[in-house]
Amino acid sequence: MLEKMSNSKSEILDAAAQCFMTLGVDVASIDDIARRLGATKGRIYHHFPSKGALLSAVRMRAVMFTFDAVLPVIDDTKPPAENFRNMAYHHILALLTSLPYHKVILQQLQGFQAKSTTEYERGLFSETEAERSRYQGHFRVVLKQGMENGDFREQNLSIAVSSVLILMNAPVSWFQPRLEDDENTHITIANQMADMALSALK
Amino acid sequence: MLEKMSNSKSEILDAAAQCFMTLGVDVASIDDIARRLGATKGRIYHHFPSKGALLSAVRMRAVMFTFDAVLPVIDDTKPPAENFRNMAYHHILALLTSLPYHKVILQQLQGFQAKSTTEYERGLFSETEAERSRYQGHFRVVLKQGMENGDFREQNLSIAVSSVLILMNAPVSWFQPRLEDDENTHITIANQMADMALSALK
DNA sequence: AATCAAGCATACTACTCGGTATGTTGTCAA
DNA sequence: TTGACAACATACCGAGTAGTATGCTTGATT
Repeated sequence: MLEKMSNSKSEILDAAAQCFMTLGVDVASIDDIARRLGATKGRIYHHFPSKGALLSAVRMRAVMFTFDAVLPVIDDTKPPAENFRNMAYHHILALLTSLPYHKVILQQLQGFQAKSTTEYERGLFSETEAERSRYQGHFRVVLKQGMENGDFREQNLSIAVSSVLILMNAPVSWFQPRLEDDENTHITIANQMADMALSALK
Repeated sequence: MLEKMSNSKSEILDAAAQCFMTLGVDVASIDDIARRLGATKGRIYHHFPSKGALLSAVRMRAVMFTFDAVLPVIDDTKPPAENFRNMAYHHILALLTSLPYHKVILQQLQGFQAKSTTEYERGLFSETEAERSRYQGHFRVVLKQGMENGDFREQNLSIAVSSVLILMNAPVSWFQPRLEDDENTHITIANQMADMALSALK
């Protein structure tokens, strides 16, 4: 799951996520990312074959962050409502601690397959989409169980899964890290948003 | 509210919204938009001074669509929960009938103030942001009333407003128009999402 | 009929950016 | 000591794009 990666490569990903977040994926140039690193393009192209590949690496890492945070707390023996609330809480906590990465993912709803991307890059892109889909699958299962046992209101499952995930990702849009950014801030937000997501399903 | 506009100019906005939606705001070029119109850049630059101004016009129109749909149904004499449910329902209906425009707005969370935009364009941009903020204000009022009278659960107001609006905008991310796209499809979705938004607050 | 401007099209420029080809430096094994 | 390779930096190219300057056509006005 966690692919081993050189320290330098990891630094590049962080810088890329920051630039993609602040400038936008398309506007941020490779030179911008290099400048933030105090380096030049050479360093980046030594580790990544193209801008699209770099972007896909950032996206993949974003998915992994939430995956690693949520997978361990899934417990199908618990009632669906309680299980979901746990998953949502840890999902949101993970968001807040790796914000730039998730901002990158949520920038591109689906509009990057367009215009002069190579076959190789489209492959990378659909790999991240597949991981994202696998991740959503875990929530889908819990929602289904919850609707069947009565924890959750009956409604269109696909719509409910997509929408509640968007709701849980909402902090990515409005949260901005402050200096007084202690652990409690994150916990408070995660609790409020988890409550909101839970009650949205009831 | 509804600014009068030549037919040609309105066509340009539609084409721009489509291109911005499918290709992304930054990737879509003026030539792309012109090509979709069966025209050339000349036509576009005759009506809009720059790409940024065109984009702002699209954004402004998106806000107006929801504004015109929701303002008439606001009724503060009703209980907040019922009032909100009406507002949400008409908001979502408006979304679905002018989808490309709203996809454009939700693409740029806030990342466009960056990199070589003129002062004039930043002015246009913040005007649309101001309208957007005014629009949110109406929802803020209702949520506040609802929390005070007990219709809604007590929680951080700003977070609740932002998050519930993101939830209501969720269809923009996953809805794709079909051929069998009758009025009922929209109504069904609007009802489900309005229910979801309402219960998210309770 | 002559004028004129609105509403475009055409041709061109300046510039940015992704990508590549090549040079440079440190490190480490043989 | 010397190759050899990793890890970059430097210099450059070509494609695409926002914006401009100018030309053309058509309908309305005088």
